[in-house]
Amino acid sequence: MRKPSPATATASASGTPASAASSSKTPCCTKVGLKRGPWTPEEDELLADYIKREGEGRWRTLPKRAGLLRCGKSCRLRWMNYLRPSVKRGQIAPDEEDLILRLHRLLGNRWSLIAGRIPGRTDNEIKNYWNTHLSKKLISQGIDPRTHKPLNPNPSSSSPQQEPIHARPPPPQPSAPKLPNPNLESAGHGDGEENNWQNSDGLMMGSHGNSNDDENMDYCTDDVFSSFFNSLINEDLFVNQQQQQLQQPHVPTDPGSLGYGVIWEAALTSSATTGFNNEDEHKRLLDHANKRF
DNA sequence: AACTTCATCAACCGCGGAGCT
DNA sequence: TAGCTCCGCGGTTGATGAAGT
Repeated sequence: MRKPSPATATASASGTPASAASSSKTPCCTKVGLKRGPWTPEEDELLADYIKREGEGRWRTLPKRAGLLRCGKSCRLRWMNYLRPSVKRGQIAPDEEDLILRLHRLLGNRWSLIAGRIPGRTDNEIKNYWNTHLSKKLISQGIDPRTHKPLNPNPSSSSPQQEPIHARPPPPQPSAPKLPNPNLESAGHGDGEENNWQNSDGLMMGSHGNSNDDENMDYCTDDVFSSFFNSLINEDLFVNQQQQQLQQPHVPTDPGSLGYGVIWEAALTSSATTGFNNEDEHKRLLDHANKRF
């Protein structure tokens, strides 16, 4: 908002020497002669026109085909975060902020997942908003923005059960499984929002085209999963679950060892509202959740 | 007015997963 | 199966303007 459109000259081009580092993984970005830094209106027009004509995808070769001196990554980023027609610009509304907070409490720094549930918002935007606004806001409220737990828990309660059970551990957590990324709405197929339905919470649900990924999930449909997900978003239920978890004696003491499986497991274990009452059902739903996230 | 510090956010970087050969 | 390429993600950087001194 502050910078309506970065149409300024390329200038210093963020001059990190890293760009010169040899990396066979991203050769397109190391080629000399490619432009970097802020996009000009002319470049924006070239990119937008091309994608309107030819569609998204094939990012690596897109710049050449579109007549741009950019790497594919840069083009993709510009399109996804700025040029896409569905991108909503402007202030994050209070209800969006509330949704981000709740989703982050559930998902951690899974920005693309969070963005996929908030129409018109990009992962980059949400990530920035979190880092500049929400994390500070939580800290000012005495809440750890990573765990959503009080920063200074009552020292008298020495119980390790106060440790977060649902929050994602900090990035370098080798034991936290990197869950498959379904990339449901945020990328890959344009404006996915059109195919989603929106519940009363403003949450984008459903519309995962690849619903045949688990034959064993016949009975556990996306609707069921969405309901389950919704139930997790629900504030009251979540608080309930936390309270129940705190009473469970077997809660691991090392939050760093917690993966999302534990999160879902804990939610499932404590959630009587989902209607899954035996272990098999729990396991199946958990598998489904892990596939989704 | 000049300078410094802070806040914001677009863009870059490196990594890992998926798909293909 | 191994190697390669492409894509997408999350973390980080740096340019810019605002606010403070």
